[in-house]
Amino acid sequence: MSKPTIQDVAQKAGVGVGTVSRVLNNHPSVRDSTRAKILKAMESLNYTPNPHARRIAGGRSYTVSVMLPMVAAEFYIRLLTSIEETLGEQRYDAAIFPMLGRERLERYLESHTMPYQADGIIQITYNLAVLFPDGRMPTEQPVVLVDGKTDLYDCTYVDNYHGGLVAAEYTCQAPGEIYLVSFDDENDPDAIFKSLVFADRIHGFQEGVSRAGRSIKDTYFCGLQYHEGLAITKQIYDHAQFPITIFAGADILGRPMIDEAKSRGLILGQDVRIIGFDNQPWAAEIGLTTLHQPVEEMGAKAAHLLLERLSGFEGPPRQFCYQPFLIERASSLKSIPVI
Amino acid sequence: MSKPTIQDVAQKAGVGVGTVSRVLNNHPSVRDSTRAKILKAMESLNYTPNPHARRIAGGRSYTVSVMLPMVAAEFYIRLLTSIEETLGEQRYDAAIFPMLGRERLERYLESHTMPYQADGIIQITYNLAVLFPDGRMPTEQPVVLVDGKTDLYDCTYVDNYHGGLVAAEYTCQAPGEIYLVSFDDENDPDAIFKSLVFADRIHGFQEGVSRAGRSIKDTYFCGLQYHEGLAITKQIYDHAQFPITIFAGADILGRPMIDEAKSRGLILGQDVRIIGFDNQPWAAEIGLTTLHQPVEEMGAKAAHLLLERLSGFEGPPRQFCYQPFLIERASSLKSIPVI
DNA sequence: CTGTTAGCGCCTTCAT
DNA sequence: ATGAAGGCGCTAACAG
Repeated sequence: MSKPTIQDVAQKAGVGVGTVSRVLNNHPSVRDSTRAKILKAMESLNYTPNPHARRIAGGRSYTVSVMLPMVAAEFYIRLLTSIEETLGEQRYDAAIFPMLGRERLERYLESHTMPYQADGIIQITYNLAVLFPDGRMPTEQPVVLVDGKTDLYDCTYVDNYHGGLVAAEYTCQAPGEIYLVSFDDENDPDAIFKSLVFADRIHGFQEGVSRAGRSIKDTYFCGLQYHEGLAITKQIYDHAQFPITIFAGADILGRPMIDEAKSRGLILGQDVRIIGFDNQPWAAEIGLTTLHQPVEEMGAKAAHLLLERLSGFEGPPRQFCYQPFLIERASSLKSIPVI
Repeated sequence: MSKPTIQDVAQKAGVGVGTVSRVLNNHPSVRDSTRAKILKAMESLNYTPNPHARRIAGGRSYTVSVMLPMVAAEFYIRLLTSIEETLGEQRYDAAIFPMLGRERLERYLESHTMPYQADGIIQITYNLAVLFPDGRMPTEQPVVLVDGKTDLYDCTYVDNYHGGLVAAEYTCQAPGEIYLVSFDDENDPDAIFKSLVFADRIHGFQEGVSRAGRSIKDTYFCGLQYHEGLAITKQIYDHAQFPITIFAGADILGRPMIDEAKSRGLILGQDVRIIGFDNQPWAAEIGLTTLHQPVEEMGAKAAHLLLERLSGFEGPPRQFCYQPFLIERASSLKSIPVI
């Protein structure tokens, strides 16, 4: 009554274990008819290969570790989903390691822990390699970084600087005060996680505003939570001289700006223009103008890069940069009423 | 240059592999001196056992699957952390499976997927077993449920009904309208995840209010997000006849009630009394009266229960119930100013 | 193309 | 108490 093994399948299909193994690893040299026969046997036995045995025998377990800051932020869910789908195409599974904080990260870092037991590692947003003395992960496994740039490993990322620039150009099409609200971990000495994602957006925006000969009235930083964005929004609305334009470094911070504007009877696109970043699935619903980033493409590409490494590719690190683009919606459009 | 094996250790220590294996599984019958010798060899070789090999040979991988709705909600982070710590005491690791939604859950459910490759399963909040025709997980592994009650498996949970009751009693100590705002998945036919956590809180509260001969003016349901709580809060404050008391089924919903009250100049503990549920780490900061639940204890207990099963315990399912208790803070106290 | 066989790293008897 | 040997489920040659 225990799980069926490759032996059972071989017997049931009337072939040798070697052949079964071949179809498992879809080796080309197997006659279609026998392949079918074996597949049928696996089906009827409800057989699935034991990844531990595969790992120990063949040196690979068909799992890859995905290390990310957290799960539940929509951005990461989307990324994760696209990565898993792509890995699935080659029958790979993802083992998820949410770091969440310094303590957990440190546990995961030690070279004998779970993340290193997989065939490869995908890191999201944070390039953990920089935490090591030599700037490399303490492993021979292929590593790829998503949503971050590095010269040492394959990576896929968004040109956040450019996104900030575009936001600035659009901002400067209208008169009035300009505000910037964003998350920033760049200057937090205690932040073990660091990325340039937000810093780049900010710098791009600053550069763009200054190129247009304008200037930013005020800049605020806060965490990526609705209530934090709301608190800052109130400050801004309390003292601003309308019209104003606010660039929120993330959609989640743009959301309270819309809500609070409505609460106060401010007219969106006229008194207040709001620009987000991310184009979250709900951004359309609330009419938030924002910079779209191709999250799914980025994740899928990263997974592909890793799969290539896992099938033996040995070239130098490859970098893929995606350009975000502006999607104009009611939060910044005159005369189109917000639903 | 590859990783050292048990062979290397045995050789270096001048013993047989069997003995090394014994110290690995701390078997009693090993002389202290040889044990020390072997430990030293392992140390100098920087040896760590290959979990896949252990799994395949010994039938256990020293990992347990933790299946939870999501990560990033503080409740789950705390639970997860306590579980991992406890498992770690016995050298077990946790593999994390955030379900996040129907699609991912369904993938995980199939009996050949990753969650079933571990030695045991801890399920949080949602008793996935009910999704199967026979009401049991399709596996022989021990299962324990945290934050939910079941008769089939070991479980640890909070008496949410009692919590609701206590909240109601406290609520009814003051006059005025009574409101209830909570999350509820009970009546959502599409919700694949279901739990009685919130339903119990609600029922307990309703019962308590009615016992006191009072009645609930209005009940609202929404998702567990700040902005949703805020929207409802505004509705309530717009139409309420103060003083009022609001019971929020979760701290995260109580938070906007405090913020909005301040915004409107309502006096907490006088015009508006707010009671949350959870006692999140930040509840003290914002002065939120709430029902404390012993999250860490619950997680640690669950992990222990599983570890016992993993070491061979075979008794009938055990249930551990924790009683939440009220912590009174500024959001419901007269004359103590909220900071 | 396919059956056979030797390991992969470790645990578990069975002797000693 | 400890060494030797068989086997866990699978992959990877090696013969046919």
